[in-house]
Amino acid sequence: MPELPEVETYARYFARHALQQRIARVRVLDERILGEQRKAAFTRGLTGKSFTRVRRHGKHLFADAGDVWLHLHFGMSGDLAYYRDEPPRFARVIFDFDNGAHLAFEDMRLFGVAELTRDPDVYILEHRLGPDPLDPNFRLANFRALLAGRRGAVKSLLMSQDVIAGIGNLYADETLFQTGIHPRRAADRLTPDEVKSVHRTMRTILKSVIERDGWPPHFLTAHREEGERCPQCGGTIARAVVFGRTTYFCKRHQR
DNA sequence: TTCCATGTTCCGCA
DNA sequence: TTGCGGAACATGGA
Repeated sequence: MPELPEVETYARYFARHALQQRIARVRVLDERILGEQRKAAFTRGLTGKSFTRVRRHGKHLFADAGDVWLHLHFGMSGDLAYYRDEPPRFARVIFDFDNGAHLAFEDMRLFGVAELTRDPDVYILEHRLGPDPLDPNFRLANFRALLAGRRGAVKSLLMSQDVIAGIGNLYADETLFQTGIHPRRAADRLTPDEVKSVHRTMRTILKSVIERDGWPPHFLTAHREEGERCPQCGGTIARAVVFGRTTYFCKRHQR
């Protein structure tokens, strides 16, 4: 269930459990999760090393293993599990640590990737990832600059990882719901106040889900169904497709 | 059986 | 150049 807040939660989980332990063995249970990388290179690159710290940018997680970093992308169904006994059903890669515990990268649908990369900053540049919205340096002025001259639907822009890294379908809908903006509105037709509101609200939403580790009941996300009552104004929740994704919004208060 | 899914990429077309 | 729609990827859950 991985958009930015979920990946942040995974990063904290990784850091809490899997740092400073020697990796005795790397097991690749399904090579399709490795993307372009070859299994032997992946395994050799991490065996005998230790993860020393983790970093997150948008939906991407990086773990420092000394001369190389592990890069994880969670696709639609990726997750982490630190365990001692039973591996999770859809484990694709398992790190066996010297202490007898294991870290599994699981991903039922296999849209995720586990691979090695030399340097997260280079990865971010090469893959043209935009700024992380929770980076303290991501200020309103940066956001205004990113939106300038973009004519597409505001939801498309929020979800474009080269504009901002980390917002997916649910958080885009939630942000627009809470700012009262219709998902198809052209980005360059937002008023300055609306841009300011999107910037602030988006960050607040991301942080609040991280802090409480779940969705508050008055958020749209708890009511993603056509015909539902809007938890904010009592209007009707509508369903549409925007940027190729199922989109829910309130017909009454999102304009 | 059918539809849907918190993601990304690639292709064709306007 | 920009932006959008559609398809593909793989798999299970309702």
